[in-house]
Amino acid sequence: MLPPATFHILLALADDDRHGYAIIQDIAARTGGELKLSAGTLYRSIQRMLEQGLITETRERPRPEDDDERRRYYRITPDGTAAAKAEARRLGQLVKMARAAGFAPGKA
Amino acid sequence: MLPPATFHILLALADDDRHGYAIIQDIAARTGGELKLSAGTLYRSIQRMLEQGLITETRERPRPEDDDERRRYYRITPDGTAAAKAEARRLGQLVKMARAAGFAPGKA
DNA sequence: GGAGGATATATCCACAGTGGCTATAGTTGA
DNA sequence: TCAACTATAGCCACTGTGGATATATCCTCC
Repeated sequence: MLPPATFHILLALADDDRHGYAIIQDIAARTGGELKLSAGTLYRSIQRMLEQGLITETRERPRPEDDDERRRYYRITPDGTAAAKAEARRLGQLVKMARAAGFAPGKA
Repeated sequence: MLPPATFHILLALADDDRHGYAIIQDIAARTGGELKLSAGTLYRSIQRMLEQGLITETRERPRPEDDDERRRYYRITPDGTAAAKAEARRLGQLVKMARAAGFAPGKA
């Protein structure tokens, strides 16, 4: 059971390396503004995820004219991908149960 | 965003009234033993859900020969059903995002 | 060139939800 | 008889979270 914030961060890093602030914006965009991850949650989650090896900090930077020295970029690891897949599977089963209970429309 | 335990309890009460201990067993059975809700979490969740009006305690009892005086039976309310539907919708979108990210198989 | 707001990271505090332990007690079965 | 299971409930400690605060840079507009 991944913490919700961790799963969202992994989703945000699935397609591209991103820095912290960009992760917050990506999550807000994906959820149509429903979920605005607080900065406190984000940076503590990142620290935990680094320790657990779910993500790593990359040395690669965008071209200098597109960069901002303050940024720190993160990349998902194989362990991070595995954890995200396991969580996705768990959530899928939960949705299946919700359908069976009549809480969600049939998958038609 | 419903607490995970709350959503599982609503799922357990979707089809039938149940008492606390039976809810724990139902959740364990549904998840194939993956999730064993602790007694502490269950009874505190029930109290919160009663206060929020997501469930009510029923006066109806099974036939005396099938009953156990110690039990307290609970039933989902319309508010509880609405909350469960909203949560199911949120989880469905999360699974959709996971598919788009390649963390879950296409819904085929 | 100065102000204000957005960008960017990080730490702190308080609160909610959870697991596991303990308590209490009735029930079942070896 | 004794143990395990059923059943509810309170307690303590831990984790994850939001929101506030701090610090600093970047960008735009006047």
